[in-house]
Amino acid sequence: MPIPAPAGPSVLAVGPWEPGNLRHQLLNDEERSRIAEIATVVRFRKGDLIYKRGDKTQAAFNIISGVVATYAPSSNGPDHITAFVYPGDIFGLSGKGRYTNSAKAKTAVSAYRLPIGALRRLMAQDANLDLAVISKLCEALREAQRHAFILSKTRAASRIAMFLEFQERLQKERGEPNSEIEIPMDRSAIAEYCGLTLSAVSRAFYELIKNKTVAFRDRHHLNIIDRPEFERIANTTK
Amino acid sequence: MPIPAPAGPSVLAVGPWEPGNLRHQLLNDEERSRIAEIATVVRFRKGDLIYKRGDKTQAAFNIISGVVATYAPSSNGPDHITAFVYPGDIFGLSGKGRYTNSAKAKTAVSAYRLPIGALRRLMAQDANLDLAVISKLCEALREAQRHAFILSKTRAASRIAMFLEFQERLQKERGEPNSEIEIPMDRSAIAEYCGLTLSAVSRAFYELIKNKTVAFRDRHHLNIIDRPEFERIANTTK
DNA sequence: CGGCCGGTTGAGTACAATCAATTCTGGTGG
DNA sequence: CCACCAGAATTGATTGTACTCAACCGGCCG
Repeated sequence: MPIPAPAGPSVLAVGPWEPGNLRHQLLNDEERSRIAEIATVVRFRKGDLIYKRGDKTQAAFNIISGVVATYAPSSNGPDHITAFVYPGDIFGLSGKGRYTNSAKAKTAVSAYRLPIGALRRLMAQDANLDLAVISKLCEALREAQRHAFILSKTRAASRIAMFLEFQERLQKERGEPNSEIEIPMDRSAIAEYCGLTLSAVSRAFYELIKNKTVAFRDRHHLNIIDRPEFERIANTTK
Repeated sequence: MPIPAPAGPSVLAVGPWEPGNLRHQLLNDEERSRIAEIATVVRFRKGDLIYKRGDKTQAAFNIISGVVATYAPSSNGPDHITAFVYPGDIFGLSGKGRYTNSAKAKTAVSAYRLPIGALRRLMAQDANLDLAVISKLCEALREAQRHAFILSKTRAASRIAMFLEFQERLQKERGEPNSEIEIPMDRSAIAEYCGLTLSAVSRAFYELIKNKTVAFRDRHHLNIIDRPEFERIANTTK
């Protein structure tokens, strides 16, 4: 159980100012219950489109379980995954009036649905919510910069290794002590996030397996066998 | 004159909630003058290191004129440019106690230097400053995502075209009606930002010039000649 | 003049994209 | 329980493009 039984909406972050490696709850119990009053629980199946870029913004979402991907439109070709969103995260807040991204469930997802009107009224009353928003924005910013960093690598194996490092760190922040890395999304989602083709992702994984750097238990679970080599690949210049 | 004569620190953003294409001042006159009281004006020469990752955080900066680049450390190889910072932007706020990025002047730069202690005291008093911070964070987030998008392209010419589009939009937001795009930084900075080698940048520019898509007046000024072709290249899938 | 810095050009190599099979997997219905 | 199916993932062969390393150019400054 990554997240304890939800006692209402849960906003987690490592916090931009306090150091430390664990995410903590940014809202106090009263705030959580007040938000809970305006929230409803919704469920999505794997693959469901939660909202589309350009749709009228009606609600933000706070994930209880599952993984969501946000997409930026490539004005021409297929969309591009900008972020994976996990339990304790918020999505759907960007922009005014219209969503600026699309969001799609990558696994089965349950989430709190927060109508923005009510949410804004709450925020106006509670200065602490500002801090929560700032914290989440800082976190999102760090992630976007890390994403850009992943994409700056040319070798596919480096991008994949960095991506795995990133997933591992997220798990640690969630407080899962497991040495095994879980990869909830499928290969094509990894490909979109890492700016690679499906084939390239597959070959990159094969490369890591071949030289005994990582070992898969199944398609969604792996262990790092040779940590130094793994780091070396992740940190390869270019 | 991109920015009117500074009457004190100036924080500009397009705003995450209000639509519109022009950046506006996020602080009122009283706030600006209060911040001005704690600020000193500093100048840097092109190439100066303003602060280094890991240094103790002593001050944030608000650019008056010039361009600064922020760098993320590539644990191994050379650093990587995460963002270009322009007049009206703030940098140096990230992290607590220590800078998480390095910052280097890409042109001659003048800036307000804001000691963080005094700045934090001001922020505690003024709720509107929170909003300013949130606005800037949203803007930084959008830029980081755009950056990731640029890096997701494989063709060098696409990356460069997107980068130029981005520079053009920044100019429009600053209210410069000029059809000519100005590129204040040098080729190697573009290379670092776009995740390319210097050679690849050079060849990509040559490609755009060769088929009459853009034309340079000099190394730092260009016009887009064939807009449809330019967009086509920028939006090339992959 | 000579050196340096920013930038361009050239030849060869490495690596990912592409397109096209082929295999693996998980789920469904008989 | 098994046969089947569709989607996910791997593999193969070829091509394109960016990297590497290196030589070269042009302006600027001492």
